[in-house]
Amino acid sequence: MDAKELLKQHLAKTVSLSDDEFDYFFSHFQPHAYKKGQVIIGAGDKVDCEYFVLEGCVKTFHLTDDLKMFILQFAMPTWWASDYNALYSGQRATVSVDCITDVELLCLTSADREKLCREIHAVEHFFRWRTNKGFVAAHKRLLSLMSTDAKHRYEELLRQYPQLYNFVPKNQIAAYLGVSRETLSRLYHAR
Amino acid sequence: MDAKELLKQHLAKTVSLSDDEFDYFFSHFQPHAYKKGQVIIGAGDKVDCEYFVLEGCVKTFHLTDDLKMFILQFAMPTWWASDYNALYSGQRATVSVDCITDVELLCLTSADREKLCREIHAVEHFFRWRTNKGFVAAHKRLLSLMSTDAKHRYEELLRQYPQLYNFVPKNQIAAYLGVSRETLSRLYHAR
DNA sequence: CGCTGAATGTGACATAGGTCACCCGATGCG
DNA sequence: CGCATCGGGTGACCTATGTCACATTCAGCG
Repeated sequence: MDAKELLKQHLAKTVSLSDDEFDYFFSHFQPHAYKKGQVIIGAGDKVDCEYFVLEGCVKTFHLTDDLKMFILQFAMPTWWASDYNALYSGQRATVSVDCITDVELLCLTSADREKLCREIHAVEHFFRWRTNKGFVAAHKRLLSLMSTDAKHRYEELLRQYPQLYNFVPKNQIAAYLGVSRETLSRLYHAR
Repeated sequence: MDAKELLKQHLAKTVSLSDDEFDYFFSHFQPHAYKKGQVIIGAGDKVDCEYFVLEGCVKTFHLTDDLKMFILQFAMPTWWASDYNALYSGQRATVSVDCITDVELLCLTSADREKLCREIHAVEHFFRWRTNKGFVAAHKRLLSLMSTDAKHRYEELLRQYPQLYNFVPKNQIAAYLGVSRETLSRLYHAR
């Protein structure tokens, strides 16, 4: 499926746009391709885009001062990624985005997003619901982090994204679960 | 300040509505008063409202099967609270809301929220931004939970909400930080 | 081929935090 | 008044997980 069709079907799950409206909407997106390992947003960058993943997988993560990595999200096709704090507040990035595999994505500037939201009510509706879902998902993850142990979270992750295990290095899975690489290794070798 | 003025000023931080529009918007809210300890949303309830806090403090929390409590949010005046997962998905509540103090709030049904969002573009814009902020805050908290220890999170909380310490029982502060009551006690008595 | 550097497994040990048991003091209520 | 209840503090001990050190495997590459 090409980029345009993928985005169109993604929108159609939440709102219905006329073909003209969608064409106009789509015209604001810039396609980009990245290689595995490339950095899309690095710590300290000015952030003015968000990204819609077409192909491959990116991760959004934070590096602490002592260089420990914590992963907020793995973004697969039809997922969105950016440092939303930086994007909305204008501050410099504290959350980075890079490529776990070769990646194709569409880039939308924040200015264009706001323009489209102003011009097309249905677009604003779409972005409201997208963020709603993210908000609910983040709260679920907060509860999961607080209330269950690493093993449980690990099984949860496997259930939700079995594919991840094929291509995401284990140290990154660990950084998503909030445990050390060693602990993760012990978990799924049934200690 | 009365309810209407408080909500009006809250909206005005994000969007500008005409007086007529705001009056119409406001007419969909139901005022309610609750006593300290009262339950607004209980586990298993059908959820069709969200709440705008005018006075007092509510908490949103989850109880695990073995009755451990984990607090997602303390909502003070001008904050919103509900079980957003249940509200958006139509499922039964897994997140409860109850009153830490006597509380006054405004209640908005999900049906009315969606109606208002359809009818007034600026209202949809407002709710998009409200959720944006919540989404970013949730991600910050995720990182804080994953990357820092209980003492650090405790100090963070104190900095952000010094008032909380005056009236929220310590076991609930602990349930917010994701540690046991005993550990919290040891933390701020410098162990 | 053999070298190098990821990614991964695993043992030994350290430690944050949980759990349990018990205490105290304030508050409310029959 | 006397008792129960609740919030809170603290000691003893337990456990999950982090940390460090080292071994192994495998892919890419000169």
